[in-house]
Amino acid sequence: MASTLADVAARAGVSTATVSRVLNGNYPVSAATRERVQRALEELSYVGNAPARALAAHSSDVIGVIVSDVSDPFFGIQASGLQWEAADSGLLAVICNTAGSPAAELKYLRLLLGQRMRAIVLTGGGSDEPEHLDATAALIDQAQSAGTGVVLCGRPAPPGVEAPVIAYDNRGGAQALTRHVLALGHRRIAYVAGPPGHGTTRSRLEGHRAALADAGLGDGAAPVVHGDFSRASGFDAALELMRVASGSTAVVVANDLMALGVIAALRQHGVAVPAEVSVAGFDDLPAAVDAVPALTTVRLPLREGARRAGRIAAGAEPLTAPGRMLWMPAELLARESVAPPGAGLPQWPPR
Amino acid sequence: MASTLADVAARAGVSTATVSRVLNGNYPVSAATRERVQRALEELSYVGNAPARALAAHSSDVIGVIVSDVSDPFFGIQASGLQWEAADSGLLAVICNTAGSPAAELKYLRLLLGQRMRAIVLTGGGSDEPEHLDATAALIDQAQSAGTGVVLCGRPAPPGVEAPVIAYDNRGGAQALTRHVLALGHRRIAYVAGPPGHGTTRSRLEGHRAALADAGLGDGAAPVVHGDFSRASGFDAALELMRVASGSTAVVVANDLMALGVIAALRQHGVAVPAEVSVAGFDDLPAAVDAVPALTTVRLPLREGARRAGRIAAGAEPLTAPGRMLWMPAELLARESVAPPGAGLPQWPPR
DNA sequence: ATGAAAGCGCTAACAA
DNA sequence: TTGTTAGCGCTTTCAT
Repeated sequence: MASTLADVAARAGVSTATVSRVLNGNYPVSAATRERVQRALEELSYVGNAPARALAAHSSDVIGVIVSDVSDPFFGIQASGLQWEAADSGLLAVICNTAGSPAAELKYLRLLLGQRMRAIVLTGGGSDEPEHLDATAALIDQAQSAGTGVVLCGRPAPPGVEAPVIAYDNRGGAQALTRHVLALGHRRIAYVAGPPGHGTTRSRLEGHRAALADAGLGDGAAPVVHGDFSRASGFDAALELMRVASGSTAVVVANDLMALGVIAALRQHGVAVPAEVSVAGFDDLPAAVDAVPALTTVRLPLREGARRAGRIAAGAEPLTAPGRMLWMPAELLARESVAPPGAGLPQWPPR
Repeated sequence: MASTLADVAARAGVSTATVSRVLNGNYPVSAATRERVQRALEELSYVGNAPARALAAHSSDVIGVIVSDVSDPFFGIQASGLQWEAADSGLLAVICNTAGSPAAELKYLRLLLGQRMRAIVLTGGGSDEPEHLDATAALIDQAQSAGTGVVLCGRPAPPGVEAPVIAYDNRGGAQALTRHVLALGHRRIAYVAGPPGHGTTRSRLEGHRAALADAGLGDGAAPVVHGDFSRASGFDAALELMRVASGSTAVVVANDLMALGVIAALRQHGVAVPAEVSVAGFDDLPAAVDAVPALTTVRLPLREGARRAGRIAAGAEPLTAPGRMLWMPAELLARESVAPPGAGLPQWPPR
């Protein structure tokens, strides 16, 4: 059986209160007593009982992190950054995968609420649906009034909630990217978007359209198909584009994972990138630079953003910026997968 | 303030014990009472206090997972699998990144011990050093006798500990891989190993050497340099090999991440893969198939292994196999990055 | 500077 | 079937 505070107190010949004091170091204790207690702690190789502590002190030393899927590098990188920062403050991090399901998100929010977490960090661009937003807002409210901090990383605060948010410039990055594609001379640009009703999908699509509009291009020249941010869905999207958007000389994709899928599909169909068709991604995942051709994309400071979120969640850094929002800039990375227009997407199946 | 069991009990006109009973559903309660309690629960939108529950019941509903770094897909995939499986049993998962540091591993083991976790899963091939192994064994022992289950995923149990282990066939996979390279006619094969003193490094290197020995090749023909499993270290390793192992016609690498780094370095130096030099990896990360040429590698069922580990940790599946060990087979994936011998590694810098 | 004691919110005997 | 009650191991007034 593990030893308790009382065991240590008995062994050191002091009260449990004193042991608690030397443990927490938040109260004066004479050097001599501290010494004795320390020894007793050692001798019994005492390990505190976190749940008991949490119950008595109304404060836990773990933060909750909600992501879509840690095995997706976009979230893995953020989860990692968050965890490191939490550890620096002596906190543990529980990671929850929602697979993008709003219901799962609410479920986890409730579970984490029950754990009386120190803080909860919501990453990724959750659903845009009003009901979901409302439900989320209610839960966040409940968390906050129970003393659980909430920080949003990569998504806006639902209407009515007041919380720190780390905002990635999805719109600006997407606009810069499409502007770059346009500058190279493309006029028929297909777009592979994320899932409908998703915040990130919307922002990136908006940026893309803004660039087209700036160039005097209507949406007619810009067919859009949707994927779900996975590589496989990018592959399928490319096939669909060959049916509905043949002739497009560039495919701008809402994230790198899908862009990789698009490139794989094109390669499989003998379409040269970028000679015949240019492809652009978004996120600058580690794999983007190893792709051949190296993927033109937009870098988002995911690790840095997550670290800031972690520090704020841990209470190690206040977020005093106006609107309690930290704006993380996007950076265009022009590599080889985007070049001047070539032959364009073939029609598939041929007719 | 959040409402408590007592609040609910008062509102439903029953005792807290009754409320606890309907909550846990492990004890008969009349339909009528249950009804009233349920309503009270709803009306107060009751959210249980997990720490209090853990304290009273001596059982938590979270499992701890120790990985090297979730942002490394090798671990991200496993963390994801574990989390999903845990969720199926209603458990939360805390993820700890050690960056491969034995000290960090011990630190987290202690922290998790303090949390009185339901179980702890150790992934990756920790350090081989006897002192570390002993310290780990002691902590695992402490955890087990405190009722915290321990499962090892991808690493052997330290000497003296009795715990379920999910074993990936690193040795067999490595042997099959090098055998494949040999079968294609290579005789001068360089090897990029993982960090020294690491279990996985050792197993894979053993398999590699066993294949060489089978082919009657001594270690003389097989220079080995060490990396740390990161892409950057693979890049550096390739540069070093061009100094110390020029003429090698193939480079077998201990994992895909480093193999990608090797390929990038070779490309940068104008060395064609596989025409001049073949390169093989290990793990079959998602990025392996998008590399050009597609990476010849060994697939490890990481997700499946982690799921099993998760189920065992959650108590949803017993591990009754002999030795409490589940053997996960490796599968050779012969793709394009390994071909018959070419010119071999150039000398660099040239002289 | 230290101790005594009253909880924190819940579970689990034990009674009834 | 339901209630009473004694903890679980720790923190934190309030005394001393």
